[in-house]
Amino acid sequence: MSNAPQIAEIAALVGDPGRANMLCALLGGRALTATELAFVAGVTPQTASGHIGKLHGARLVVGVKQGRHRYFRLTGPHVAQMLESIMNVALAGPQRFQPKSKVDDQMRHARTCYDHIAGVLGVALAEKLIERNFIVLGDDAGEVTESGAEFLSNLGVDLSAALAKRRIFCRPCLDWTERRPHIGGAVGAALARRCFELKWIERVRDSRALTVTPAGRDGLMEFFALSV
Amino acid sequence: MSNAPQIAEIAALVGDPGRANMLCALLGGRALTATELAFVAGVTPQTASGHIGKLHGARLVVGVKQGRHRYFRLTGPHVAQMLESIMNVALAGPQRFQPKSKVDDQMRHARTCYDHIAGVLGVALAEKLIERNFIVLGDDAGEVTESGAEFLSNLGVDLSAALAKRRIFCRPCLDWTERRPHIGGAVGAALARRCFELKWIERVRDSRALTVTPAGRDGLMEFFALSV
DNA sequence: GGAATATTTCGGCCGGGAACGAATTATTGC
DNA sequence: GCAATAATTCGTTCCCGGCCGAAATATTCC
Repeated sequence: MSNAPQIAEIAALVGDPGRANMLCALLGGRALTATELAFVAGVTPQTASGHIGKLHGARLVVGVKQGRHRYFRLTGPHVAQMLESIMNVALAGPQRFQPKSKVDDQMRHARTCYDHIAGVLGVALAEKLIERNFIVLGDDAGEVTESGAEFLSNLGVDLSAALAKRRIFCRPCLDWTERRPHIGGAVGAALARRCFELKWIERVRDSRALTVTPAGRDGLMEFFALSV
Repeated sequence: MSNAPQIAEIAALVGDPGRANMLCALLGGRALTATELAFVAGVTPQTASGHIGKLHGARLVVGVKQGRHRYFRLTGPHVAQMLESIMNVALAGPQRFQPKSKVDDQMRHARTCYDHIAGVLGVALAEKLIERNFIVLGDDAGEVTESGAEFLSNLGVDLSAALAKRRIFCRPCLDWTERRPHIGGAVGAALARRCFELKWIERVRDSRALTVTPAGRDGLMEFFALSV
């Protein structure tokens, strides 16, 4: 028995460079059109359409039709987590040469990782929270402490969804540029949502990268003693 | 930028049915020889050798040479977790027909999942532990309570490794037969190890399946009020 | 030492699937 | 209605990679 065939089927879908590019782009958290996905995959729209059809058929992505556009996004957190875990394995593998570029620097500094913040900023936030004993992180999981819950509450972070589970857990998400964990899971998502609300961070057009606004600069300094 | 190419490379390795079978077999936790892997993949030894070479090159598996055999096992928990997460996505996808068989029933009942216990037994253990408030499980993570730590300690489970991290976290691992979580992570591994030590469970030859011994039947009833 | 077994390397066959061009169908804006 | 854009379908080409047969190498057993 074993469900190996099913695993192989999903993995094969992710195993094509074009489709992998699409999925990674969608890992930014925003919904993208078929044409945009074709662009990131570096293929013609026809080819992209075929790829999207397969991803859609396996429920890796879902699409909503809006006029003559069709917007696609990852089906859910489980897909994002799968991509993360594959990334972790890739990071653990033999080192490979990685050329740098300007866009990279922007991405390296701050970006979205599905629904939370990654990059130098994400890692720094995590370390500040750990330093002040607001969050405890293990290998597999993390927990928000009582004082941490209070701190986040003061910041206006809505933990009600996470609280519904009686305990507030968060998931460490290994950062592929920093190679150190940052805050993911429900807590990471809530924190990121609040940062967007406060207009501390903004998305960069056509990218997963984030910019810190002047207000964000002040806020991060005030609440996290973080200078950017 | 993006690390999509690296993700695609790893995913493509898992995306071949033969290699996926090998990895799933290794998910049983035991080291297997190249010939055994060839058998589970349903290919000739030459072909298997090629597959193994690729898996080894990407550090998905590591091999130790013992005489004229070479034993392979998964490189680490991160590989097991990647396979799990792919499995989760496959489970979330469109339902597919799954033929039953006798071996399946055995597997369905109890089996190893890398380093912990899965199947009906694994899920039942998890539910008993949760019921008595020994463990709290969220979507992303779980935690051992104080009373739970005491209970496990009385059972002789060695939590020192998990304790070294100040908090005892465990990871819920979605069971692909039961579709309900069971106890994974460091805690699940320690619990499984203890069950083997106590000879409550034994591996079935050439399979991931487990059998519950008479001693196990008694022990599970006494400690977990579980009748098998 | 010689037979048996485990594993790997090489070479050639073959199929699946990724790619694009051309054409078709929807939707928007004027 | 008509042009422009978005998206899909069909048909064809072509290459990558899985597969096995044959043979080489290594190790154990007798």
